[in-house]
Amino acid sequence: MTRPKHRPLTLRDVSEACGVSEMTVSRVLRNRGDVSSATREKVLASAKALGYVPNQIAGSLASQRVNLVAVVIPSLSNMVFPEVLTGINRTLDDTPLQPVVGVTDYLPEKEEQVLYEMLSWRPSGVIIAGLEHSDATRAMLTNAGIPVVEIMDTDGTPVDSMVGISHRRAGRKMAEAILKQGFSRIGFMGTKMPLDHRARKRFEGFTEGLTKAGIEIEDREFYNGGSALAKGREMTQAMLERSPDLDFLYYSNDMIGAGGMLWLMDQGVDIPGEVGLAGFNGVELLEGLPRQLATMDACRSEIGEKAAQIILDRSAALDTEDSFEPQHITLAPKISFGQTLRRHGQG
Amino acid sequence: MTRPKHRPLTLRDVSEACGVSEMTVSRVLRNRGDVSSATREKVLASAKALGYVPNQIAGSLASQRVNLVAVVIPSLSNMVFPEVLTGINRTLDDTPLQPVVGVTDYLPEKEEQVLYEMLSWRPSGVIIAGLEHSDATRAMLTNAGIPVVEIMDTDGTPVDSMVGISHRRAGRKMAEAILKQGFSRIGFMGTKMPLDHRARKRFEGFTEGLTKAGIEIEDREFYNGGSALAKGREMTQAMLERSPDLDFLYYSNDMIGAGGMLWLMDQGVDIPGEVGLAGFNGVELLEGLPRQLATMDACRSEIGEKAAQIILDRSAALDTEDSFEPQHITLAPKISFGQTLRRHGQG
DNA sequence: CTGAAAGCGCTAACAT
DNA sequence: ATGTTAGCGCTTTCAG
Repeated sequence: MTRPKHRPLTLRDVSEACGVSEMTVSRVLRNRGDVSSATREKVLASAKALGYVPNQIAGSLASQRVNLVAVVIPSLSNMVFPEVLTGINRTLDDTPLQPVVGVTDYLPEKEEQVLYEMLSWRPSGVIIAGLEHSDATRAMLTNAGIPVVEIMDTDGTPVDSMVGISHRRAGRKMAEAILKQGFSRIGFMGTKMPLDHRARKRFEGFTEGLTKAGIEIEDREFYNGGSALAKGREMTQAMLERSPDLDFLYYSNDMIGAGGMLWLMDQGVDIPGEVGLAGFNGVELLEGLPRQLATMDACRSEIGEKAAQIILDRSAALDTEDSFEPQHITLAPKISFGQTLRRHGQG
Repeated sequence: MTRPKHRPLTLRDVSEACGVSEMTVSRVLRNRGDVSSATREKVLASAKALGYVPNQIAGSLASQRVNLVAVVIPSLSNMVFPEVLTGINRTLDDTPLQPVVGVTDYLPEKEEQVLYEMLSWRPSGVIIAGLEHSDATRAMLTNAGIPVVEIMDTDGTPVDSMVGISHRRAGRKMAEAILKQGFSRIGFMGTKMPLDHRARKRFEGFTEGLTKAGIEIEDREFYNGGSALAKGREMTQAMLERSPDLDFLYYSNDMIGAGGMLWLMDQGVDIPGEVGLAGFNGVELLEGLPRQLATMDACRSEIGEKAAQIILDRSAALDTEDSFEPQHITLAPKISFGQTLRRHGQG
């Protein structure tokens, strides 16, 4: 018994089933134009009975509009990006627009490929992580003729709009806060960052902030892959054995920071008396740790929401022929002191 | 200075630019059919120079084939699903197929909507989480006439193919392992699960496993939302204050388990001497905890890979008119004992 | 190896 | 309020 080769239903099938022209059926299904409620009912009934699902491929080709938004991100393994996606989803949820996600694995060539494939669907907009792209990628973004929002980072020049935080400033602010608390022998741990520009900028801002106060990082270590929590442990142990004088550890993300904190607590180290700690991201995870790690919120879901909103506004503007200026939104992440950064009471 | 209204380039533009028929340009761009390498070069050069990006909407309509795979999952906030996506991505990466993700927030009505929208793009296949769907959803899946793989769970009857683990069996196996270690006063903590069928089935399998040994859960608590790690802490505290006699705590996911473990360690409770612990999922995070939490791997990325592979094989089979039987793959998750379940040496 | 014609399933624009 | 006509940009099919 072979399954019958299912030719998908077409408007014509519905049209014939209810004796109404294809055009009217189309109008009913899209809630466009005036249709008598009598025929509307008839059409809806037939469509449902048959189990008709419209063909957007044909629809989009005919109408020259595609309700897709391309979203290009480096990874799904780092919770930061799913959170941005959640923000995008939330904003787009009650609109006709639908996000389509592509993942680049932090590789510029892959970013190029992924973007090319997404653009071939002629989406209504692009949301793409970061400001650093290959020339080809930038050219595609420019020439696509659709709204483009570069997200997460604002240290640089976008093709069109951007929404994010300044990672350089984030690093600098953290340096300032640490110094203000009287810490001075500082170690840094983070990912190897040849291609993670945001981590790199945070690091640069951080060292810059220290330098202004005449201070230099005393020790640093970079990792690659593996369980971040475990890496945080290992690196912290290694670093403190190597540089026992350190009085502060700055981690480029909360996960390794949490790992470090757990190790230090195992060792009975007084935090922040002996060693202060700070991470980056403001991940929800931290709330359950034995001690609140100081961190800085990366505004992940807000970035997603704002970026999606820009695409929405732009699409609307394109429909009404309104002009629309590129938006450059820089969010200001706040330091959360937790219990690992503040040395002197409410300092 | 208004930006010129960018009409996207068409095949015709490339055709005119290089003096070759649209048809031949199309052939070159798709590597189909024989084209002299002379003209091939010419076409490729013009296409690149112009920055032409093919229009898949038109292409798919004409060819009646769409290189999209619909992936429908409940959430992005639970790392389980991004990990499944990563598995799918990995398998599909060097194929023409591309995943498109829809999120249902565990709501059956939303699942219906999302699936409807995805099917309207006439994808080559559907990968959808779970076996429980509304009648309408099931009808759409059946009538779509494309390969469907239901993933994560195998306790039930799929529409077509399925890849996953038996959560009922997972719960039962964990119950057996716990009893075998001599624990007998057992508490359970998990999410409120009206719509999380997999969590529910694990719980059912667990109680069933205990019942067979004449044992009942002594206490239980369910939570909703919030930081899982923090919830694990709170619930564990509350439960042990309420039921101080418990000698084992089974958590429906690793995050709350980790929270519970951290709280117990704060209290100086001997693990597993006084209280044994186990979670579920095998999340990477656990590797960095002060003590390895016992858990069970949910085979997340393997499920993604296998599911994608089924879609691939099926698409190939459809092309060659081969027949293809539905696949039902049940993976067997293994218990990882860690350091919180084994009471007696290598017991 | 290359080109010309037809049409994929729908919708914009114009009838009526 | 409803129907008709003509494509959208590409690929299939068939001719050279």
